Amino acid sequence: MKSIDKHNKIILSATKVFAKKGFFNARISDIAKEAKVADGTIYLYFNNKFDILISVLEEEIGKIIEQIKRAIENEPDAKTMLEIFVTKHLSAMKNNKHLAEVIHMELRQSDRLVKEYRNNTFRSYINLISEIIQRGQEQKIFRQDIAPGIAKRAFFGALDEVTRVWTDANVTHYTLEETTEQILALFRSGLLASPAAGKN
Amino acid sequence: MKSIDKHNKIILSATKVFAKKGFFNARISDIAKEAKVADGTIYLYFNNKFDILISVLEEEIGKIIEQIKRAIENEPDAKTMLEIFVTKHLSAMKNNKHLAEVIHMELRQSDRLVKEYRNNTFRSYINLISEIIQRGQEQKIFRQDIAPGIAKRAFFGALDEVTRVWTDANVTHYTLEETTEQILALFRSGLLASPAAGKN
Amino acid sequence: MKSIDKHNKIILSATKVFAKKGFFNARISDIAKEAKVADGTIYLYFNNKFDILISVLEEEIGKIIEQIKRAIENEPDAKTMLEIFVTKHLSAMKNNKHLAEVIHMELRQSDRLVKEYRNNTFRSYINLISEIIQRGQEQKIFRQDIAPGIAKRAFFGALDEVTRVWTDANVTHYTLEETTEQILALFRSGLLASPAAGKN
Amino acid sequence: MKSIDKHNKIILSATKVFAKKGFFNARISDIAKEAKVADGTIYLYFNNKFDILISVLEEEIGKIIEQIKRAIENEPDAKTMLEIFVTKHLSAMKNNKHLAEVIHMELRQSDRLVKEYRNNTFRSYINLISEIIQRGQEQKIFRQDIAPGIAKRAFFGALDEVTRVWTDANVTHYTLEETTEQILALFRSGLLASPAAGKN
DNA sequence: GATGAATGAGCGTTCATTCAT
DNA sequence: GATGAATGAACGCTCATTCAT
Repeated sequence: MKSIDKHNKIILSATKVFAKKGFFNARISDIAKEAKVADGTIYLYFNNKFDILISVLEEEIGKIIEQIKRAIENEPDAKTMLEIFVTKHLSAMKNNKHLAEVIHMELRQSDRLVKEYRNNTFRSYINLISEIIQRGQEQKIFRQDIAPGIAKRAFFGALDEVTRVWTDANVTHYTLEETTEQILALFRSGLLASPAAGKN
Repeated sequence: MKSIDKHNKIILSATKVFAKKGFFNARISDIAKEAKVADGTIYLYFNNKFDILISVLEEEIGKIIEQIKRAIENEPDAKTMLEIFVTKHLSAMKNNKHLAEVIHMELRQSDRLVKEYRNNTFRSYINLISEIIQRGQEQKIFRQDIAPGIAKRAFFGALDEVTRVWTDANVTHYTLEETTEQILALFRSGLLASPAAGKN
Repeated sequence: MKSIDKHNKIILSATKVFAKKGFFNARISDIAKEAKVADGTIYLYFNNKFDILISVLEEEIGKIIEQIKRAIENEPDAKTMLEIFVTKHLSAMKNNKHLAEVIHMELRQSDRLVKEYRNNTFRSYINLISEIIQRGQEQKIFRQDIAPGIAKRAFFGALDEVTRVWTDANVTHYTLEETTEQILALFRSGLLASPAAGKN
Repeated sequence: MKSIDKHNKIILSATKVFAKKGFFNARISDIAKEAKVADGTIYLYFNNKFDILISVLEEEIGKIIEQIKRAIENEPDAKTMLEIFVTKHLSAMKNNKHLAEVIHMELRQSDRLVKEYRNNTFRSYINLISEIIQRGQEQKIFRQDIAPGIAKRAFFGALDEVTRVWTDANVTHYTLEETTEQILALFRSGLLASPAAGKN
């Protein structure tokens, strides 16, 4: 019986290798070696190289999405929801740097299948943000003149770019807590010093 | 004498092809065909495939960076500088969708040389943002508690992600002007409805 | 104890699969699935893939050869012997289309081992024909100027090619009886209308 | 400009290699080495390995078919036509043993594309035979009770099998002339000694 | 004896790069 | 300078065979 353990071991190895080399530079034999299995064994668990990438995105991101969704769903306050979202997203990326790197790289690929994936599963993740914003607007906590459809992208883009430095070998000057706090401060209240803030 | 025209034609063709297929899926012969030159001719102007990519990033982004730098440098007010930056960046991306796509994709690559490039030339572009923020903080227009080093990334990430929909074939519901306005509103004043905004 | 049943089941399954796909396109797992055994089980009964092919040829053709030999050996008249040979061969092929297909394909392979097989076991089958012809010549029934060594090949080639249409999915216009009759007519008396026939 | 010479060199090399090893055992690098070109060069002239095989069959057999067709078309007498056919076919095979071997092997493959080829181009070759027979029947030279649709197969099968020994390394005891004469004798007048011949 | 997961050698094909014309 | 035919290293994937259970 094909072991789920081996499946996971390959997924994790692939994540690591994709993160280090990128999808196209990663060789199947790299992943196999990392997972300590034979090249052919990979194909007992995945259809092809691309299938491995999609599986990484599906399964690993899927876990995070589920986790965040659950953490948010019973929260009544939009402001707190946003806080939870940022905290969870950033800590998930911090704790899983390989996955973060893969998301950075591969989600931008122009490949048809990647786009398809992005347009299906991933969309729901980004839409979590716009749902939170809409909720906040209904609660009169968030400004009515912000378009959730644009803000959700700006928000995700900001989060994603902010985590990129974590994946570089470079030392980063900011801690997870600082970054979380900064992102929240920025998106809650903007750059402008009050009292001009509300007037825009 | 090698024609500068041919050099540019290849750069533009490469931008188009990279945008459509991504760097790894793009073939030299695709670029050659698009540029209406022979495959071998490419190598009279560039050292190798990767050199083309770097040249695209260098030269095309370089133009935009220079343009924005010039537009900003004599502007005294940080708030206006930020407005110019957003306006210029978004319109440049809108007017050059192929380049925008290439930036999306290739700047995320884990390739050593891409990282190197990103860490050199591109850094100065993103640093424009932090310089503007610092200027604003000195002018007491921007809040003191925002870390420019984080905000610059959040800002660039937001801009970059917001333009991604423009490169997809999909219709987008937001115009260039709307998007510009939304981004500025968001980063100036945040999501919170006043008067809470300034207090955070 | 290895079951003779399982051995035969594998042989029959292999015959079927080889007939459908050819030796090289047939996978061990195809044969295993057809025989409803595990892949590894095959190797309890055969040394390797090639051994299966040889066994198919040996055992299945062997049965037919034996059967024809026995049917012929007590027959005194060469003309009748030839009739028996044709009848038996064609009906055997008609009744075992998979085997016929395998003979068609695999007996022509240039593989050293196939050639070896062909040169050993199979030779005796074709030699049955030349023996019949020689007998007929001794009995003054057959013409003296026909070289049995050439005629045996022509004869076998004709029989073999005639059955090829049976293995195709196509409907064939000729029944087994018609075909038998035609082959006999052709090889007994040739194409020429008498009385020119005998003069050649 | 891709040279027709190189195309032909590859075709001839492939014919030689296919003849020696069979299609499946032949490696592209074998063919390339035989043709003294790089592996990749093969793919400038052919789409894939299978395309090479089909091209060998198409082009090389095509030449022979054309040659025989032309030699026959102005011949009024069916008996002479048959003689020309046999002579030309056998000498063509004798002069091109590699091709003969490939025809032997590959034309029997169960591969869908091979079948397709066989059912298209090759059919017309075999049908030459039945057309000759029909002509002969109209001329009252050939017996009316022979079914051309069966006889054509028997005839081709006989010719093809007779040439197989030429491709083996073995010495053969019969010359081209003898074989031609024997085949003609056999198919003209059959095995039976006259006067029984015409009576069947 | 039977299983089927695991192995890894082997090969068809691609494509960046070269170089003779 | 320009061409594009030729090159050959590289790699994804297959599948006959093995072996631990």
